[in-house]
Amino acid sequence: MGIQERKEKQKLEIRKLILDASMKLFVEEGFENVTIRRIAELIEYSPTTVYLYFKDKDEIFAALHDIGFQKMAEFNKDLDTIRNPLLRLHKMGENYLQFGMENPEYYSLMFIDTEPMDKLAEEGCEEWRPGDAAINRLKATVIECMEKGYLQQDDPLVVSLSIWSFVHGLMSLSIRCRLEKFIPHKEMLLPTMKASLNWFVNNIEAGNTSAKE
Amino acid sequence: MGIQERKEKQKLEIRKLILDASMKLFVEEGFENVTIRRIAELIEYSPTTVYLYFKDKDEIFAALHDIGFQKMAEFNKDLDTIRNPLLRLHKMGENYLQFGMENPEYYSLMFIDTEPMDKLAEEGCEEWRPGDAAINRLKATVIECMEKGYLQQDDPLVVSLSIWSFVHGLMSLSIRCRLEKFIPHKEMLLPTMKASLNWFVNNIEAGNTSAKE
DNA sequence: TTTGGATTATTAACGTTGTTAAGTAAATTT
DNA sequence: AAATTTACTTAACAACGTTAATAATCCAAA
Repeated sequence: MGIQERKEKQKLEIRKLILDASMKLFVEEGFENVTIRRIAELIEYSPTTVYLYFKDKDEIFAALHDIGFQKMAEFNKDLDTIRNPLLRLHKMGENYLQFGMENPEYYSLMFIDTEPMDKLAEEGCEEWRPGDAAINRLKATVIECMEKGYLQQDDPLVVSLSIWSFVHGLMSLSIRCRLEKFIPHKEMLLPTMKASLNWFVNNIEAGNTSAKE
Repeated sequence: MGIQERKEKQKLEIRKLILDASMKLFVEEGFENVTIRRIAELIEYSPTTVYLYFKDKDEIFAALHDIGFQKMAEFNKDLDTIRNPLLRLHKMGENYLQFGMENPEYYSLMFIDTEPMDKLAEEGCEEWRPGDAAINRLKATVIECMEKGYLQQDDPLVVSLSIWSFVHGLMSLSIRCRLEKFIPHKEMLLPTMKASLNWFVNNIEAGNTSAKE
Protein backbone atom coordinates (compact mmCIF):
# COMPACT_ATOMS: atom_id res chain seq x y z
CA MET A 1 0.00 0.00 0.00
CA GLY A 2 2.76 2.44 -0.95
CA ILE A 3 0.30 4.62 -2.75
CA GLN A 4 -1.89 5.12 0.27
CA GLU A 5 1.17 6.11 2.25
CA ARG A 6 2.06 8.75 -0.29
CA LYS A 7 -1.48 10.02 -0.21
CA GLU A 8 -1.46 10.36 3.53
CA LYS A 9 1.82 12.19 3.33
CA GLN A 10 0.28 14.63 0.86
CA LYS A 11 -2.66 15.07 3.15
CA LEU A 12 -0.32 15.94 6.00
CA GLU A 13 1.56 18.32 3.73
CA ILE A 14 -1.53 20.33 2.96
CA ARG A 15 -2.48 20.30 6.61
CA LYS A 16 0.92 21.77 7.32
CA LEU A 17 0.39 24.30 4.56
CA ILE A 18 -2.83 25.39 6.21
CA LEU A 19 -1.26 25.58 9.64
CA ASP A 20 1.70 27.58 8.36
CA ALA A 21 -0.61 30.06 6.71
CA SER A 22 -2.69 30.27 9.87
CA MET A 23 0.40 30.85 12.00
CA LYS A 24 1.58 33.57 9.67
CA LEU A 25 -1.76 35.38 9.81
CA PHE A 26 -2.01 34.72 13.51
CA VAL A 27 1.39 36.12 14.44
CA GLU A 28 1.50 38.96 11.94
CA GLU A 29 -2.10 40.11 12.04
CA GLY A 30 -3.58 38.67 15.20
CA PHE A 31 -6.36 36.34 16.17
CA GLU A 32 -9.26 38.16 14.57
CA ASN A 33 -7.60 38.21 11.17
CA VAL A 34 -7.24 34.47 10.95
CA THR A 35 -10.22 33.73 8.73
CA ILE A 36 -10.83 30.66 6.65
CA ARG A 37 -11.01 32.80 3.56
CA ARG A 38 -7.67 34.49 4.16
CA ILE A 39 -6.01 31.19 4.95
CA ALA A 40 -7.37 29.79 1.71
CA GLU A 41 -6.15 32.83 -0.17
CA LEU A 42 -2.63 32.38 1.22
CA ILE A 43 -2.37 28.74 0.25
CA GLU A 44 -4.16 29.41 -3.04
CA TYR A 45 -7.04 27.05 -2.52
CA SER A 46 -10.72 27.71 -2.25
CA PRO A 47 -12.09 28.32 1.26
CA THR A 48 -14.02 25.08 1.33
CA THR A 49 -10.89 23.05 0.73
CA VAL A 50 -9.75 23.97 4.23
CA TYR A 51 -12.68 21.96 5.55
CA LEU A 52 -11.31 18.82 3.93
CA TYR A 53 -8.35 19.00 6.30
CA PHE A 54 -9.86 20.56 9.41
CA LYS A 55 -13.31 19.98 10.77
CA ASP A 56 -13.79 23.64 11.56
CA LYS A 57 -11.96 26.79 12.50
CA ASP A 58 -11.64 25.82 16.14
CA GLU A 59 -9.71 22.72 15.15
CA ILE A 60 -7.14 24.98 13.52
CA PHE A 61 -6.89 27.04 16.69
CA ALA A 62 -6.54 23.86 18.71
CA ALA A 63 -3.59 22.90 16.53
CA LEU A 64 -2.01 26.34 16.97
CA HIS A 65 -2.59 25.99 20.70
CA ASP A 66 -0.51 22.81 20.69
CA ILE A 67 2.20 24.43 18.62
CA GLY A 68 2.34 27.19 21.19
CA PHE A 69 3.16 24.69 23.89
CA GLN A 70 5.93 23.25 21.74
CA LYS A 71 7.39 26.72 21.34
CA MET A 72 7.23 27.22 25.07
CA ALA A 73 8.92 23.90 25.76
CA GLU A 74 11.79 24.99 23.54
CA PHE A 75 11.99 28.13 25.61
CA ASN A 76 12.55 26.01 28.71
CA LYS A 77 15.00 23.63 27.10
CA ASP A 78 18.04 24.37 29.22
CA LEU A 79 16.18 24.75 32.47
CA ASP A 80 17.36 21.48 33.98
CA THR A 81 20.91 22.78 34.11
CA ILE A 82 19.92 24.86 37.13
CA ARG A 83 20.50 22.65 40.14
CA ASN A 84 19.09 24.84 42.88
CA PRO A 85 15.34 24.19 42.71
CA LEU A 86 14.34 27.61 43.97
CA LEU A 87 16.53 29.31 41.40
CA ARG A 88 15.06 26.99 38.80
CA LEU A 89 11.57 27.91 39.93
CA HIS A 90 12.47 31.56 39.62
CA LYS A 91 13.90 31.04 36.15
CA MET A 92 10.79 29.13 35.10
CA GLY A 93 8.75 32.16 36.08
CA GLU A 94 11.00 34.52 34.17
CA ASN A 95 10.86 32.32 31.09
CA TYR A 96 7.11 32.20 31.35
CA LEU A 97 6.91 35.98 31.38
CA GLN A 98 9.45 36.29 28.59
CA PHE A 99 7.59 33.81 26.43
CA GLY A 100 4.29 35.60 26.93
CA MET A 101 5.86 38.93 26.12
CA GLU A 102 7.39 37.67 22.90
CA ASN A 103 4.40 35.56 21.82
CA PRO A 104 1.27 37.29 23.05
CA GLU A 105 -0.96 35.68 20.44
CA TYR A 106 0.20 32.18 21.29
CA TYR A 107 -0.03 32.97 24.96
CA SER A 108 -3.65 34.02 24.52
CA LEU A 109 -4.49 30.83 22.73
CA MET A 110 -2.76 28.72 25.36
CA PHE A 111 -4.02 30.38 28.50
CA ILE A 112 -6.72 32.95 27.85
CA ASP A 113 -8.95 32.20 24.88
CA THR A 114 -11.89 29.89 25.31
CA GLU A 115 -11.83 28.29 21.87
CA PRO A 116 -9.21 25.60 22.44
CA MET A 117 -10.85 24.51 25.70
CA ASP A 118 -14.31 24.43 24.17
CA LYS A 119 -12.85 22.12 21.56
CA LEU A 120 -11.55 19.78 24.24
CA ALA A 121 -14.87 19.80 26.05
CA GLU A 122 -16.91 18.93 22.97
CA GLU A 123 -14.59 16.01 22.33
CA GLY A 124 -15.51 14.85 25.80
CA CYS A 125 -11.87 15.15 26.70
CA GLU A 126 -11.26 15.62 30.40
CA GLU A 127 -7.58 16.12 29.94
CA TRP A 128 -5.64 19.16 28.87
CA ARG A 129 -2.47 17.36 27.88
CA PRO A 130 -0.04 20.24 27.27
CA GLY A 131 -1.20 22.13 30.32
CA ASP A 132 -0.99 19.01 32.41
CA ALA A 133 2.57 18.38 31.34
CA ALA A 134 3.56 21.97 32.09
CA ILE A 135 2.04 21.94 35.55
CA ASN A 136 3.67 18.61 36.32
CA ARG A 137 7.07 20.03 35.53
CA LEU A 138 6.31 22.94 37.81
CA LYS A 139 5.06 20.63 40.52
CA ALA A 140 8.20 18.52 40.40
CA THR A 141 10.29 21.59 41.07
CA VAL A 142 7.98 22.72 43.84
CA ILE A 143 8.28 19.33 45.52
CA GLU A 144 12.03 19.48 45.24
CA CYS A 145 11.94 22.93 46.82
CA MET A 146 9.92 21.58 49.72
CA GLU A 147 12.19 18.59 50.19
CA LYS A 148 15.24 20.79 50.39
CA GLY A 149 13.60 23.31 52.67
CA TYR A 150 13.34 26.21 50.22
CA LEU A 151 9.57 26.17 50.48
CA GLN A 152 7.54 25.31 53.49
CA GLN A 153 5.70 22.00 53.32
CA ASP A 154 2.24 22.24 51.81
CA ASP A 155 0.02 20.66 49.17
CA PRO A 156 2.30 20.78 46.12
CA LEU A 157 -0.58 21.07 43.67
CA VAL A 158 -2.10 24.05 45.48
CA VAL A 159 1.28 25.75 45.68
CA SER A 160 2.00 25.02 42.03
CA LEU A 161 -1.34 26.38 40.90
CA SER A 162 -0.73 29.43 43.07
CA ILE A 163 2.64 30.13 41.50
CA TRP A 164 1.26 29.62 38.05
CA SER A 165 -1.67 31.90 38.85
CA PHE A 166 0.70 34.58 39.95
CA VAL A 167 2.72 34.76 36.75
CA HIS A 168 -0.34 34.16 34.62
CA GLY A 169 -2.06 37.02 36.39
CA LEU A 170 0.77 39.37 35.52
CA MET A 171 0.98 38.14 31.96
CA SER A 172 -2.70 38.15 31.15
CA LEU A 173 -3.25 41.57 32.66
CA SER A 174 -0.36 42.81 30.57
CA ILE A 175 -1.51 41.20 27.33
CA ARG A 176 -5.06 42.37 27.82
CA CYS A 177 -3.89 45.95 28.41
CA ARG A 178 -4.86 46.25 32.07
CA LEU A 179 -1.32 46.84 33.33
CA GLU A 180 -0.25 49.52 30.91
CA LYS A 181 -2.52 51.99 32.66
CA PHE A 182 -0.32 51.64 35.74
CA ILE A 183 2.99 51.11 33.97
CA PRO A 184 2.78 53.69 31.20
CA HIS A 185 6.19 53.08 29.64
CA LYS A 186 5.95 49.95 27.56
CA GLU A 187 9.57 49.05 28.00
CA MET A 188 9.03 48.97 31.75
CA LEU A 189 6.32 46.28 31.58
CA LEU A 190 8.56 43.24 31.56
CA PRO A 191 11.04 44.65 34.11
CA THR A 192 8.21 45.53 36.47
CA MET A 193 6.68 42.09 36.09
CA LYS A 194 10.05 40.55 36.82
CA ALA A 195 10.34 42.77 39.88
CA SER A 196 6.94 41.47 40.96
CA LEU A 197 8.13 37.94 40.48
CA ASN A 198 11.20 38.74 42.53
CA TRP A 199 9.07 40.07 45.33
CA PHE A 200 6.91 36.98 45.12
CA VAL A 201 9.72 34.44 45.21
CA ASN A 202 11.32 36.31 48.07
CA ASN A 203 8.12 36.15 50.04
CA ILE A 204 7.38 32.49 49.54
CA GLU A 205 10.94 31.44 50.32
CA ALA A 206 10.82 29.55 53.61
CA GLY A 207 12.48 31.25 56.55
CA ASN A 208 13.14 34.42 54.63
CA THR A 209 11.25 36.64 57.03
CA SER A 210 12.68 40.10 56.34
CA ALA A 211 10.32 41.39 58.98
CA LYS A 212 10.87 44.94 60.04
CA GLU A 213 12.60 44.80 63.44
CA MET B 1 -36.34 74.53 28.05
CA GLY B 2 -38.47 72.01 29.89
CA ILE B 3 -39.21 70.20 26.70
CA GLN B 4 -35.59 69.55 25.92
CA GLU B 5 -35.17 68.13 29.37
CA ARG B 6 -37.94 65.65 28.81
CA LYS B 7 -36.40 64.64 25.51
CA GLU B 8 -33.08 63.96 27.08
CA LYS B 9 -34.80 61.91 29.70
CA GLN B 10 -36.47 59.85 27.01
CA LYS B 11 -33.15 59.41 25.27
CA LEU B 12 -31.67 58.11 28.50
CA GLU B 13 -34.60 55.79 28.98
CA ILE B 14 -34.07 54.08 25.66
CA ARG B 15 -30.37 53.91 26.35
CA LYS B 16 -31.25 52.13 29.56
CA LEU B 17 -33.62 49.87 27.66
CA ILE B 18 -30.80 48.87 25.35
CA LEU B 19 -28.39 48.31 28.20
CA ASP B 20 -30.90 46.21 30.12
CA ALA B 21 -31.52 44.04 27.10
CA SER B 22 -27.78 43.72 26.55
CA MET B 23 -27.24 42.77 30.18
CA LYS B 24 -29.93 40.16 29.98
CA LEU B 25 -28.44 38.58 26.88
CA PHE B 26 -24.98 38.97 28.30
CA VAL B 27 -25.67 37.25 31.60
CA GLU B 28 -28.06 34.62 30.35
CA GLU B 29 -26.46 33.72 27.04
CA GLY B 30 -22.93 35.01 27.20
CA PHE B 31 -20.76 37.46 25.36
CA GLU B 32 -21.02 35.99 21.89
CA ASN B 33 -24.81 36.09 21.93
CA VAL B 34 -24.99 39.80 22.53
CA THR B 35 -25.68 40.92 18.99
CA ILE B 36 -27.16 44.18 17.84
CA ARG B 37 -29.92 42.29 16.13
CA ARG B 38 -30.91 40.33 19.23
CA ILE B 39 -30.79 43.42 21.39
CA ALA B 40 -33.07 45.17 18.92
CA GLU B 41 -35.41 42.20 18.92
CA LEU B 42 -35.65 42.27 22.71
CA ILE B 43 -36.49 45.97 22.91
CA GLU B 44 -38.73 45.68 19.84
CA TYR B 45 -36.93 48.22 17.71
CA SER B 46 -35.14 47.78 14.42
CA PRO B 47 -31.42 47.00 14.66
CA THR B 48 -30.39 50.36 13.27
CA THR B 49 -32.17 52.20 16.03
CA VAL B 50 -29.55 50.96 18.44
CA TYR B 51 -27.03 53.05 16.55
CA LEU B 52 -28.92 56.21 17.43
CA TYR B 53 -28.05 55.62 21.07
CA PHE B 54 -24.67 53.93 20.86
CA LYS B 55 -21.94 54.64 18.37
CA ASP B 56 -21.18 50.96 17.94
CA LYS B 57 -21.25 47.63 19.68
CA ASP B 58 -18.07 48.27 21.59
CA GLU B 59 -19.66 51.31 23.21
CA ILE B 60 -22.32 49.00 24.62
CA PHE B 61 -19.67 46.70 25.98
CA ALA B 62 -17.87 49.66 27.46
CA ALA B 63 -21.07 50.60 29.29
CA LEU B 64 -21.49 47.04 30.56
CA HIS B 65 -17.87 47.12 31.65
CA ASP B 66 -18.62 50.16 33.81
CA ILE B 67 -21.75 48.56 35.22
CA GLY B 68 -19.62 45.59 36.19
CA PHE B 69 -17.41 47.80 38.30
CA GLN B 70 -20.47 49.24 40.01
CA LYS B 71 -21.63 45.74 40.85
CA MET B 72 -18.23 44.96 42.23
CA ALA B 73 -18.16 48.10 44.34
CA GLU B 74 -21.46 47.04 45.89
CA PHE B 75 -19.83 43.74 46.69
CA ASN B 76 -17.16 45.56 48.67
CA LYS B 77 -19.55 47.93 50.41
CA ASP B 78 -18.99 46.83 54.00
CA LEU B 79 -15.28 46.27 53.65
CA ASP B 80 -14.25 49.33 55.63
CA THR B 81 -15.73 47.84 58.77
CA ILE B 82 -12.70 45.55 58.97
CA ARG B 83 -10.11 47.49 60.96
CA ASN B 84 -7.17 45.12 60.70
CA PRO B 85 -5.67 46.00 57.28
CA LEU B 86 -4.29 42.54 56.63
CA LEU B 87 -7.64 40.95 57.36
CA ARG B 88 -9.21 43.56 55.14
CA LEU B 89 -6.73 42.74 52.39
CA HIS B 90 -7.60 39.09 52.75
CA LYS B 91 -11.31 39.82 52.61
CA MET B 92 -10.81 41.98 49.52
CA GLY B 93 -9.23 39.02 47.85
CA GLU B 94 -12.05 36.71 48.86
CA ASN B 95 -14.64 39.17 47.63
CA TYR B 96 -12.78 39.46 44.35
CA LEU B 97 -12.88 35.71 43.86
CA GLN B 98 -16.49 35.51 44.93
CA PHE B 99 -17.50 38.27 42.56
CA GLY B 100 -15.73 36.65 39.65
CA MET B 101 -17.30 33.30 40.42
CA GLU B 102 -20.81 34.75 40.54
CA ASN B 103 -20.38 37.10 37.58
CA PRO B 104 -18.02 35.45 35.13
CA GLU B 105 -19.30 37.40 32.14
CA TYR B 106 -18.85 40.75 33.86
CA TYR B 107 -15.49 39.67 35.15
CA SER B 108 -14.39 38.86 31.61
CA LEU B 109 -15.46 42.23 30.38
CA MET B 110 -13.73 44.01 33.23
CA PHE B 111 -10.44 42.17 33.30
CA ILE B 112 -10.00 39.82 30.35
CA ASP B 113 -11.67 40.95 27.15
CA THR B 114 -9.90 43.39 24.91
CA GLU B 115 -12.92 45.28 23.62
CA PRO B 116 -13.41 47.76 26.46
CA MET B 117 -9.72 48.64 26.49
CA ASP B 118 -9.59 49.08 22.72
CA LYS B 119 -12.44 51.51 23.14
CA LEU B 120 -10.47 53.53 25.67
CA ALA B 121 -7.42 53.53 23.45
CA GLU B 122 -9.28 54.79 20.40
CA GLU B 123 -10.68 57.61 22.46
CA GLY B 124 -7.09 58.53 23.20
CA CYS B 125 -7.86 57.93 26.83
CA GLU B 126 -4.82 57.11 28.91
CA GLU B 127 -6.86 56.43 31.99
CA TRP B 128 -8.83 53.40 32.99
CA ARG B 129 -11.00 55.06 35.58
CA PRO B 130 -12.75 52.12 37.25
CA GLY B 131 -9.59 50.05 37.33
CA ASP B 132 -7.64 52.96 38.68
CA ALA B 133 -10.10 53.46 41.50
CA ALA B 134 -10.03 49.79 42.39
CA ILE B 135 -6.25 49.59 42.47
CA ASN B 136 -6.08 52.74 44.56
CA ARG B 137 -8.34 51.21 47.18
CA LEU B 138 -6.12 48.17 47.20
CA LYS B 139 -3.00 50.30 47.42
CA ALA B 140 -4.35 52.24 50.39
CA THR B 141 -4.82 49.00 52.30
CA VAL B 142 -1.39 47.77 51.29
CA ILE B 143 0.17 50.97 52.55
CA GLU B 144 -1.70 50.65 55.81
CA CYS B 145 -0.42 47.09 56.11
CA MET B 146 3.12 48.30 55.61
CA GLU B 147 2.75 51.09 58.13
CA LYS B 148 1.48 48.71 60.75
CA GLY B 149 4.10 46.09 60.02
CA TYR B 150 1.87 43.46 58.51
CA LEU B 151 3.72 43.66 55.22
CA GLN B 152 7.36 44.37 54.73
CA GLN B 153 8.17 47.78 53.30
CA ASP B 154 8.29 47.86 49.53
CA ASP B 155 6.95 49.78 46.55
CA PRO B 156 3.19 49.82 47.32
CA LEU B 157 2.23 49.89 43.65
CA VAL B 158 4.36 46.87 42.80
CA VAL B 159 2.99 44.98 45.77
CA SER B 160 -0.58 45.97 44.92
CA LEU B 161 -0.21 44.90 41.33
CA SER B 162 1.30 41.65 42.53
CA ILE B 163 -1.60 40.90 44.83
CA TRP B 164 -4.09 41.78 42.15
CA SER B 165 -2.23 39.61 39.65
CA PHE B 166 -2.41 36.70 42.04
CA VAL B 167 -6.17 36.70 42.48
CA HIS B 168 -6.73 37.64 38.86
CA GLY B 169 -4.55 34.74 37.82
CA LEU B 170 -6.69 32.34 39.80
CA MET B 171 -9.92 33.85 38.59
CA SER B 172 -9.07 34.14 34.92
CA LEU B 173 -7.66 30.61 34.77
CA SER B 174 -10.86 29.41 36.37
CA ILE B 175 -13.17 31.36 34.10
CA ARG B 176 -11.28 30.34 31.02
CA CYS B 177 -11.47 26.67 32.00
CA ARG B 178 -7.77 26.10 32.65
CA LEU B 179 -8.19 25.22 36.32
CA GLU B 180 -10.98 22.70 36.04
CA LYS B 181 -8.56 20.24 34.50
CA PHE B 182 -6.72 20.17 37.83
CA ILE B 183 -9.70 20.66 40.11
CA PRO B 184 -12.25 18.39 38.51
CA HIS B 185 -15.08 18.93 40.98
CA LYS B 186 -16.69 22.23 40.16
CA GLU B 187 -17.81 22.88 43.69
CA MET B 188 -14.17 22.67 44.79
CA LEU B 189 -13.03 25.49 42.52
CA LEU B 190 -13.83 28.40 44.81
CA PRO B 191 -12.68 26.63 47.99
CA THR B 192 -9.38 25.71 46.36
CA MET B 193 -8.89 29.24 45.13
CA LYS B 194 -9.58 30.54 48.61
CA ALA B 195 -7.07 28.03 49.97
CA SER B 196 -4.56 29.42 47.49
CA LEU B 197 -5.32 32.92 48.67
CA ASN B 198 -4.84 31.77 52.23
CA TRP B 199 -1.46 30.33 51.39
CA PHE B 200 -0.55 33.54 49.61
CA VAL B 201 -1.55 35.90 52.40
CA ASN B 202 0.23 33.70 54.90
CA ASN B 203 3.40 33.88 52.87
CA ILE B 204 3.48 37.59 52.31
CA GLU B 205 2.71 38.38 55.94
CA ALA B 206 5.81 39.97 57.40
CA GLY B 207 7.66 37.95 60.02
CA ASN B 208 5.46 34.91 59.51
CA THR B 209 8.35 32.63 58.66
CA SER B 210 6.98 29.16 59.34
CA ALA B 211 10.35 27.81 58.24
CA LYS B 212 10.99 24.22 58.95
CA GLU B 213 13.41 24.15 61.88
C1' DT C 1 -52.28 76.98 11.51
C1' DT C 2 -49.27 75.88 8.48
C1' DT C 3 -44.74 75.46 6.94
C1' DG C 4 -40.17 73.75 7.55
C1' DG C 5 -36.35 71.91 9.83
C1' DA C 6 -34.79 68.74 13.21
C1' DT C 7 -35.41 64.33 15.51
C1' DT C 8 -36.54 59.38 15.48
C1' DA C 9 -37.28 55.38 13.37
C1' DT C 10 -37.31 52.05 9.48
C1' DT C 11 -36.15 49.46 5.14
C1' DA C 12 -32.73 47.99 2.20
C1' DA C 13 -28.35 47.05 1.35
C1' DC C 14 -23.06 46.16 1.65
C1' DG C 15 -19.36 43.54 2.86
C1' DT C 16 -17.94 40.45 6.05
C1' DT C 17 -17.94 35.90 8.52
C1' DG C 18 -18.20 30.34 9.21
C1' DT C 19 -20.11 26.64 7.05
C1' DT C 20 -22.87 23.25 3.99
C1' DA C 21 -24.76 21.29 -0.42
C1' DA C 22 -24.17 20.30 -4.90
C1' DG C 23 -21.45 19.69 -8.78
C1' DT C 24 -17.01 18.84 -11.46
C1' DA C 25 -12.72 17.02 -12.72
C1' DA C 26 -9.09 13.99 -11.87
C1' DA C 27 -7.08 9.80 -10.02
C1' DT C 28 -7.57 5.10 -8.76
C1' DT C 29 -9.57 0.67 -8.72
C1' DT C 30 -12.13 -2.95 -10.91
C1' DA D 1 -12.70 0.89 -20.55
C1' DA D 2 -16.08 1.59 -16.91
C1' DA D 3 -17.07 2.48 -12.29
C1' DT D 4 -15.92 4.51 -8.15
C1' DT D 5 -13.54 7.06 -4.99
C1' DT D 6 -10.93 11.34 -4.05
C1' DA D 7 -9.81 16.30 -4.34
C1' DC D 8 -11.46 20.45 -5.23
C1' DT D 9 -14.57 24.40 -6.61
C1' DT D 10 -18.78 27.17 -7.22
C1' DA D 11 -22.85 28.73 -5.24
C1' DA D 12 -25.36 29.56 -1.56
C1' DC D 13 -27.21 30.18 3.43
C1' DA D 14 -27.70 32.41 7.61
C1' DA D 15 -25.83 35.56 10.65
C1' DC D 16 -23.02 39.44 11.75
C1' DG D 17 -21.78 44.87 12.25
C1' DT D 18 -22.67 48.82 10.02
C1' DT D 19 -24.11 52.65 6.58
C1' DA D 20 -27.17 55.13 3.27
C1' DA D 21 -31.44 56.46 1.96
C1' DT D 22 -36.01 57.15 3.26
C1' DA D 23 -40.19 57.72 5.77
C1' DA D 24 -42.67 59.30 9.81
C1' DT D 25 -42.95 62.17 13.78
C1' DC D 26 -42.38 66.15 16.53
C1' DC D 27 -41.48 71.16 17.70
C1' DA D 28 -40.78 75.92 16.62
C1' DA D 29 -41.34 79.88 14.10
C1' DA D 30 -44.10 82.50 10.23
